[in-house]
Amino acid sequence: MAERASPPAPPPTAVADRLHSAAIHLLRTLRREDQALGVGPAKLSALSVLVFGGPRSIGALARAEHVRLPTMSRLVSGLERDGLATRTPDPEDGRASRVYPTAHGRRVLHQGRARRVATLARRLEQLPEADRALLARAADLIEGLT
Amino acid sequence: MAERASPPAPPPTAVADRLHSAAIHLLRTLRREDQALGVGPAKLSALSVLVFGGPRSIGALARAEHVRLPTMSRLVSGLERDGLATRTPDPEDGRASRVYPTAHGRRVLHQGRARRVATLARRLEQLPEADRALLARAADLIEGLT
DNA sequence: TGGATTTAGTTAGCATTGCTAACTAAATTG
DNA sequence: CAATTTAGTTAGCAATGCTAACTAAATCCA
Repeated sequence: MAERASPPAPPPTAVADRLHSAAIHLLRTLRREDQALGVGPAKLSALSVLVFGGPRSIGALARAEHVRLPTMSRLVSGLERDGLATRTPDPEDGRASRVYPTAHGRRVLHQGRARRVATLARRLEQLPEADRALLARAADLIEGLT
Repeated sequence: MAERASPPAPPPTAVADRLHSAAIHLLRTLRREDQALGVGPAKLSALSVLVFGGPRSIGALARAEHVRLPTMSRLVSGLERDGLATRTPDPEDGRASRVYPTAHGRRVLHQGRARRVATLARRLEQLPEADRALLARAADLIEGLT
């Protein structure tokens, strides 16, 4: 005990609705930063998987990003066109290819990540530390949900 | 005091990055539910403002949703085409129009909201109440940030 | 072994939803 | 009353989702 009584349990539906709204508005805000970078969130996110999670096939990338194969195929084509990643045939499987980030891709990702997140981070800095910790935990919970 | 020590402060950039990812993945999941409804998240969100916040001009709607006027103009056209809202000239201002949800629009919104949120709510139900409360608070914090 | 099925990826085409640029028309300002 | 501002539209572009239909390689099984 010694804890203050927990706030009353919000009904799951209400929480779901508020989370949904919050996510929409957050992403719309962050999209503007992405835009300045000229890469776009979907490609950036895929690139991020490649850089932090290592090279992999297009299908694996599609699964990681929860999009369909044709969507990822096109995203990778875009990354290639932009010089951010390369596609090489998989030596083990003639159908598959492996996608690698280029040095330029790594560089852009780190820059872009910083920029994308800068606005948000700046605002997070103004929150009390406890709130920031709460949001960090919330992010994990949300990832766990999906 | 009596509180456990707070978890170490996560650096704002890391929190921002995790929030960003979580939001992307959450919305991608929820989009599938929207899709079954046949309305699309942007239109649904605008409709929601009309239903819960009351009728208003297209400009006001655009500001509420943080999109540009042409975008909202097109969304409202779509809502009208779908029979979910109507546009009437503003009696006070010949340039402006007022957008009202239709009865059908209200009905669809409530159904859609339920469906959209159902998957998420179902998962939220399985969380301990404290986590759910945390997410509710997180949603508010996020809205406050943007 | 060899035909049938599955799996990886691509291409084509569509819908949604962002944007800017350029326009019309009404309201406001000086 | 002319100039400017404001509300909204239209046109056109870009990114990113999707399904359908295809090719080609791998696997399965009889």
